[in-house]
Amino acid sequence: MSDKKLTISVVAKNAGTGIETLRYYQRIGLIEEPRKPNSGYRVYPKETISRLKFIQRAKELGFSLSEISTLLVLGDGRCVETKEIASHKLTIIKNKISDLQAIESTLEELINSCERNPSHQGCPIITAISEE
Amino acid sequence: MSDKKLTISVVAKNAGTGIETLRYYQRIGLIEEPRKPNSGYRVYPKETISRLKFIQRAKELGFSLSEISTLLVLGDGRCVETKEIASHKLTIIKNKISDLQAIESTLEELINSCERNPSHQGCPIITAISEE
DNA sequence: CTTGACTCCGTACCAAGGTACGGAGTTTAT
DNA sequence: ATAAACTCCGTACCTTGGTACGGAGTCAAG
Repeated sequence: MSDKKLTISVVAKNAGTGIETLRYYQRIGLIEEPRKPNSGYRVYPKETISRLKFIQRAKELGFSLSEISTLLVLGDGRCVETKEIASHKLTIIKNKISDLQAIESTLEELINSCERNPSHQGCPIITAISEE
Repeated sequence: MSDKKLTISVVAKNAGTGIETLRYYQRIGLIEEPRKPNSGYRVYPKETISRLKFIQRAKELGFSLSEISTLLVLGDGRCVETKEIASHKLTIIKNKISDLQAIESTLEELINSCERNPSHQGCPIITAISEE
């Protein structure tokens, strides 16, 4: 399992992605393709697997593929820039959270008003959205 | 301003949307187009404006256009179904919030570890994402 | 040496919610 | 009556992150 040739499907499986995803990342330049297979299949260096895993985890932190691309270009020697990207993302996330919390409490109110409404005439939710 | 013919641009302006948006909503059946203008421009009933405003506000509550379509079909006489849609949406919103909060605290930790890092060797953020 | 599995490549398509374009017809104002 | 402004209509395009397809070539096993 360890000295198998790292063809695209092996890499994809090891990284937990799909083949098409890998190909897509190549297309957009997020991972580089190994030398042109003049006659044959590409063989990937094993760093590609860690790179793919990095991408997955960065995605889980909310980074877009183009931000991830930047993170990868910066590497681990440009801490200040990296921190700035992370801080910016944090701000966005915080804003999203508070937007969603506003929605959350409005929805809760609406649902409650529905439950408090014994009559079957009119729906408080619809009324509220109509008049708000 | 009140007895002007409600042509598409007047409606759009009053509702605070764009003309193309209105046309798009017509295409997807979210608002109905008035009678075919055999020779001329369409004239909209004034309810279209309130419908559009309803759509805007429902969008602000996180409903998709197809959910909004359902809400409009239900009208205000089917409170139970409406409440269910709202509850379902609330669940989704709550989940999104907690996902984002997890991201938030991870990012905060990462940024802090960056600030606590006096050496300029390696970036804790990159390291963390690489090894996580 | 043939069969089956794998890969390559370009291209098209998906979701959602629009935005843009362009030619032809209409309405309105001067 | 003519120009400016507006509308209609179909269609293409945009974003992001992929997914799907299909024909042709290649690799590995039996």
